[in-house]
Amino acid sequence: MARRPTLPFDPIAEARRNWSNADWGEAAEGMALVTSVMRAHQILLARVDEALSPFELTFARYEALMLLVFSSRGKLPLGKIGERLQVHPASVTNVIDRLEQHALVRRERHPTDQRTTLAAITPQGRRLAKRASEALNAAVFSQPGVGDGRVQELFDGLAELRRSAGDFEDSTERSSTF
Amino acid sequence: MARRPTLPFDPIAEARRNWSNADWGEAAEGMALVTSVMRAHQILLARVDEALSPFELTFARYEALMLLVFSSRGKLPLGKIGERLQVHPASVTNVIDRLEQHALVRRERHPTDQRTTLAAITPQGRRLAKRASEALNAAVFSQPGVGDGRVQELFDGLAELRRSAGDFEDSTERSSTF
DNA sequence: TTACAATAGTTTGAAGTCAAAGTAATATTT
DNA sequence: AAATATTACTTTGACTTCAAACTATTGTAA
Repeated sequence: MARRPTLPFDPIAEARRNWSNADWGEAAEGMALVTSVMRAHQILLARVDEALSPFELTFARYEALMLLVFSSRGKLPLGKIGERLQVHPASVTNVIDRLEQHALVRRERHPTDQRTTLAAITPQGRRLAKRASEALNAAVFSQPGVGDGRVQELFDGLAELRRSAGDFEDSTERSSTF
Repeated sequence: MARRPTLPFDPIAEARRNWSNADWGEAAEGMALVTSVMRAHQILLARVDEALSPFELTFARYEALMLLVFSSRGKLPLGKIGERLQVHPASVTNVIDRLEQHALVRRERHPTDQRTTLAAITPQGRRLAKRASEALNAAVFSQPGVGDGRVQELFDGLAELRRSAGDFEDSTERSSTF
């Protein structure tokens, strides 16, 4: 992520003012929120990828690995991976290709359905996932960039956004992303 | 964005439980927040790109255009665009290439510094930026997916995250992203 | 004045995203 | 049983991101 001089003002708050001055005041708050999420994503992705780079992993690959770590048998159909990570089938193909190239995952035939490809984590993949998780916990997850009080508040707010997008139906909690 | 059946539970809340059960409890909240931001970004980017697609724009191109709309002379050095949008110089080159291909922007020489390329918005670019903004206001910014009360709360929380990442120094507000 | 450092942007390569189209296999309908 | 629809994944192409290296220009130090 490109580094730059720290600005003395909040650029998104000022953009919100520009929006209001352009007679789009009603949408200004929403614009500022959307832009904030985009920027927060950029910041966190850069931090996560930096923490993962010693393991030659990216966040996309790491997420796929962790899905397999937490799966009961250490293997899942590619379609299920795409469903859980909410990415396009072509993206799953791409990520599993690369994990396979690094011997962290192996593709297997489905026992009864030849349309279906299973991704199975390897012992090496499991070990790397564990070490990468510990690095991520230390470098990012234990200090996500907001105070303790804010973490739950932000999570709840973003959960509302995810629910309204149809990610899930209720706050009763069962199975998992990973 | 791939559509999928709505889950009856919150996948990220469940991942947080997995994290706690794996003895990474201290980092579980941060992990859930980071993953929430990633997913919120995905949702919002898909909605924004869908609203922009009739104009043959993407969010990256749209942001660059709006930066020029709000600039005082309708033109900026590419380095300044990268600084404000907080993207890599190569990304700016790429986005300006495409805006140029669509005749929405023109590259110009700097009057006194031959290292510097200026991006100047065209009349056609201005018109499209306005129409695209109106479409975005209607489709996304006026209904970002959380209730009115939550918008400011989320904005404030994400501002804390951006500040801690060095985006800006204080909450006194001056100039702008765009 | 010259040599060196820094800046601005471009090019190349890698990574991951999605849309569309294609291939192969399975499920359903007739 | 055969035809048709659907599913699962892959391939291709477009888009955007960043890292590293490169080229050209300007600024600074000696």
